Amino acid sequence: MPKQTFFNLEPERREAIIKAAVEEFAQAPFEQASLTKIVENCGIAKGSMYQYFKDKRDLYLYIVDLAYEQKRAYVAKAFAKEGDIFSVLEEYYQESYAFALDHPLFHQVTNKFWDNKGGSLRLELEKGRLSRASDFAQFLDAAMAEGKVNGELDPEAVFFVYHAVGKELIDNFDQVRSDGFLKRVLDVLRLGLAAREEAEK
Amino acid sequence: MPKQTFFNLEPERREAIIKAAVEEFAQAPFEQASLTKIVENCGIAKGSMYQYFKDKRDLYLYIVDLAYEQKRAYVAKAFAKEGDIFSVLEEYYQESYAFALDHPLFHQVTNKFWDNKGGSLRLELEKGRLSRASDFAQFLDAAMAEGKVNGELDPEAVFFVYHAVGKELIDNFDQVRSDGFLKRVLDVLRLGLAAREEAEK
DNA sequence: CCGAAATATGACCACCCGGTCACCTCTGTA
DNA sequence: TACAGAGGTGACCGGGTGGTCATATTTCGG
Repeated sequence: MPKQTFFNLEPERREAIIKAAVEEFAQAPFEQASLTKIVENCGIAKGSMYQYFKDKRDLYLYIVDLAYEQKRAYVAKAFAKEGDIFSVLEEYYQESYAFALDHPLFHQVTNKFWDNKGGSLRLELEKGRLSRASDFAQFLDAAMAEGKVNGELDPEAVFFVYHAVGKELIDNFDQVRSDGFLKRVLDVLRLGLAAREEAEK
Repeated sequence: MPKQTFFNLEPERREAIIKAAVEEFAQAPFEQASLTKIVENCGIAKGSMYQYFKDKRDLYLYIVDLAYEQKRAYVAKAFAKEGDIFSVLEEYYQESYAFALDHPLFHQVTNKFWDNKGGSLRLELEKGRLSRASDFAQFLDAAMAEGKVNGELDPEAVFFVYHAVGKELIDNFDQVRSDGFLKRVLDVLRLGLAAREEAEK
């Protein structure tokens, strides 16, 4: 949490700080990002930064929050949409992709944040994972109750697969340019690898 | 590549260096790992290290190679085994799991290596990814030719999903203790999420 | 116009890093 | 024994880090 002083700042100054911090944290993971570079790039004194934030970590978590706030605005549309779980998933990744295109720096901040697994942010990471897990579990449970999803499957394993593929997709939005590819990846999840004995309509 | 001097060392000394380096690189990614700590932990002088290796990166890549060499010994069994692509995959992850249990430090070294995406080892990473991709592509092509795999799917998308899930599985071997879970995750890939109209045998 | 409180500053601190190099020791050969 | 070359060493270098603090400046109520 930034200190009150930060919010008392003229917006111009505040935004310069945010801009410089986003650029740095998009470029390097928390441990390797340099506070010194941030203050140099926004033209404020090092000491001033400590009037606004408790420490580097405080600034970082604030920036990560900002990034996720932006992202939520995009993906919320997907969950609001009518349709089966497959079209919701497709919409979700379409929106994530749009977010990555519109806000590449925020997108990189969120990606770098995930990578921290082993680092000093394990707790914050786990919190985010659980919250996303429960969102998805709700949708999945509903879909299974309606018989829309293969009942043989373990919901926990389904979440695991969804989470793994989603992470990889989002990680690679930079390379994956074709819309069609997203759909084809989701097809693999939907249809499964095993050959079907009976023809699908 | 270590210098010749390194291989001239008494095995005792050589292994002390390897042990200390493995411990450090298992604990922190390349950029954050500390050469200074390594030399302290194996009781040799900093300067000596530079008689054996060109630089930190050279030492690191040597250790990563060692780790993958160990791992190859495990997973080779899977590809040698008879059976359809699904049982090969299961065997592959079973062996990866066994490797993680038997050599937890090597396992962590390989995991940390993958995470480098944005860092200074992109080239080495990409090389490894391509080689694994071609191994898998061979198996997949054969399985599709035999009609064992759903022909509607895009092989590239199948590889993408396999790769994502495999990475996540291996990343989480520390938590995923139950054998059954591995099988259930692979079931999700095999059977797909979509409900089947006709009962499976 | 004054003084107190809030804010801004950058030199400075202790610490850590990868890498170097002049010097020392050891080993084997002539 | 003398000497050469290979190997070993750790003090040292330049550079970077996050964080602090005494001091200067600005703001603003009385």
